Amino acid sequence: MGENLVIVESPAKAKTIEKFLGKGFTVKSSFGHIRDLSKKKLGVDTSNGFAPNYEISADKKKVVAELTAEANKSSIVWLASDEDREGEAIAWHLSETLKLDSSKTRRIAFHEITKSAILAAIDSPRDIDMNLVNAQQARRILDRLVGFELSPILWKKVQPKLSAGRVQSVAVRLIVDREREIAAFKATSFYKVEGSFIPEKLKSTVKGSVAKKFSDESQAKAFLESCIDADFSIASIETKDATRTPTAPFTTSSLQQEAARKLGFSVSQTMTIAQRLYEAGLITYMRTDSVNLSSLALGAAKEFITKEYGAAYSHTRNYKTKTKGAQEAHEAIRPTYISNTTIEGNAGEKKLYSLIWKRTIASQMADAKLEKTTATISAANVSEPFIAESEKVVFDGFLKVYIESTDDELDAEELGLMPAIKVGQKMNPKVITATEKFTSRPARYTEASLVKKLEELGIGRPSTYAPTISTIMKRDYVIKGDKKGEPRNFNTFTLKAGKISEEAKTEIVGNEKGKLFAENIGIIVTDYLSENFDSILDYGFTAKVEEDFDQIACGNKVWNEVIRDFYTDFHQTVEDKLNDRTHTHVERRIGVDPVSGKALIARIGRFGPLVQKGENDDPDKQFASLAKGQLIENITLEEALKLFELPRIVGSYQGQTITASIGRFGPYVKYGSSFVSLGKTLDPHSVTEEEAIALIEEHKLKESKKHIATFGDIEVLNGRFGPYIKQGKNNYKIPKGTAAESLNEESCREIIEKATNTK
DNA sequence: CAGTGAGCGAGCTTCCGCTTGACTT
Repeated sequence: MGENLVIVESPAKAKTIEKFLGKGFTVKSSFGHIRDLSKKKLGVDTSNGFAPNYEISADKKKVVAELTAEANKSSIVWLASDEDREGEAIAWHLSETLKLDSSKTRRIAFHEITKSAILAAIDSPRDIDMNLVNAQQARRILDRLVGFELSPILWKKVQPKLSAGRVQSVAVRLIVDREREIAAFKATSFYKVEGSFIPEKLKSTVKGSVAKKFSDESQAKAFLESCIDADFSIASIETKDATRTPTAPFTTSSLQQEAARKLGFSVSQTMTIAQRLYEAGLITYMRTDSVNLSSLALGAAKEFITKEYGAAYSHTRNYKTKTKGAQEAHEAIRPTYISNTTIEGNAGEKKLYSLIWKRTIASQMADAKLEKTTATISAANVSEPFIAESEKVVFDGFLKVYIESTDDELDAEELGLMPAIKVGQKMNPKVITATEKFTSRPARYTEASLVKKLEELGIGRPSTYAPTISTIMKRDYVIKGDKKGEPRNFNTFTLKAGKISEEAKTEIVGNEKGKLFAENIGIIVTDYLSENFDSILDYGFTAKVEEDFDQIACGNKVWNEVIRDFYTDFHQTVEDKLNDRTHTHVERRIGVDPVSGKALIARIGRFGPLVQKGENDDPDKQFASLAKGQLIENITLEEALKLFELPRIVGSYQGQTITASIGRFGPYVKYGSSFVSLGKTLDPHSVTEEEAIALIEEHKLKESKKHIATFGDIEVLNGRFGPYIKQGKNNYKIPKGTAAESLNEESCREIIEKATNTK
């Protein structure tokens, strides 16, 4: 006895704190929550005040046993989980599960992991805040009730194994709504006029553009005509000072966005790499919604910047978190040691660390000072002036280390420098063009821009952004993919040497990479839920219940009354829907096959979305699966008919017919019983016999290389993850350090035996 | 693993948020 036990949530944190506290203190980790509602059952007694039934999670039994043993050995147990709703609940669950005596239990919290912060926390312990715990229980129970009552309705009404929830269903809705905005979008065209001018007595050119958009061809042409023989000159020059301020240091969400834009990382990639950096002690905690930096970090940044760039570049700033529902249990994401400009690690780790380092340093640097010059070029009888702009960096400030990226693909062009021009100076037009432009349709979400949107709506938490995205993809509600751009014609008029010429040009528009597309089942589920549970699909639903949770947290509302108010109506609707005996049959009649005269109908079948040729009672009706990216709600007759062209006979190879089609794993060619994937470049509708044969032979060559050795029933093969051993249907890993070529029958059998025994 | 779409029925699926490993053919 006499020992102190401190329990935190993360093992990496435990290690650091143990060093600060030294002798007499043991620091252990709970690895997050240790108890939860039953995994399979509802776990909430809805007829008895919504009493929750908690169970120790299977993977936490060991942790709980260890913590109990430690607690029994200690005279004081310090519950040091995070100081937010979830953290408070973890502390309470610990005190309940470990059966801690209140006289030997202390609740403490610190926002930064520094020795002084921890010692200060130890000096001012408090009791567990039951209001905050109850707010968490309300959150947990509401999510359980919504998830476990809505999902079974979908199993019955739409398809088994589907899921619905407060967060995921709204995330899907965002994507479905956007998909429909895109489908409904009609681009309108206008003309933009730009000109290059040569100032009199100078050699350089000045580029200017007309602010007004001309709504049609005749207006644009009329304007160009007015420019013929016009005497242009500088009407005014204005110079303005401007400043640019650095953005706040990273939160989980902004890190995910910038890592996607600058490094091309997916949301989950960013989190995995950040986790490794955190565990290596290189950065602070990566799941946070706070932009706050510790005083220690502020001091270190100031010292580093002053030493490295000079005092003029230092500007200590404290950022305030604006995000709805932010709980601020941690610091912003920053390097643990500001002076570590680079780290050891793999390429991804180095890049992500560097990004975090730059953003943190920049946030503590001075504003950039700019000088913006705007020159107006006009002429008599020309109705609109040309505006030329330039920008000069007078003092780079934070721009020395970091420039934030934007999602806007059509980012403003780089502004050049303005030559020495004066008011009244004659400007000779070199060329003036009127280009037809189009309004741009809404952009599909990327993983990162979806996270940004969810954060703005206050939906989801830093720890759930990445898992939410993988859930909605796993359910086939949405798919991450690319879309090829399509050609679009546009007109240009060019005024040069006093003559106007017209030219029709083509551009490729709508090319998209790594975007989230709505899938058929996502659309159907969203429509069903919006129709029957509109309040939950409402973008403001989370914000509304969060207000209630806040009221519970400050003691103004009672948690199970809040739940009851919600549940009574909700559950009634659930009951009504379960009993209404309808099944959602979403189908769309696309049109009629001009050859057979049969109807084409798109719907969901047992194996996914399909097109059916012929009515349901037609004994000769045919089926074809929809390709990835084709939607029931907007597939065209032409596209649908094309689906029935497959499988298509391409030719023959070694006396066997080659056919081409699209299967579960994409387009393929087949000869005999062998399949070869067509990859992304070849189309099964158009692949030629020569292409197919070339592919087949290439594939055969690869297959022959796949085989390393055979020992009786054992094979050594080259696989996706390198060489492995195969016996019958089972695969076995080759131990590290063993070369696949060096294996013989005996060593293979040893490996197999070892693997079988350890299972 | 490259097609499929009868009908019945037992048994299963599912939420959000807090945390790491274990494991991959």
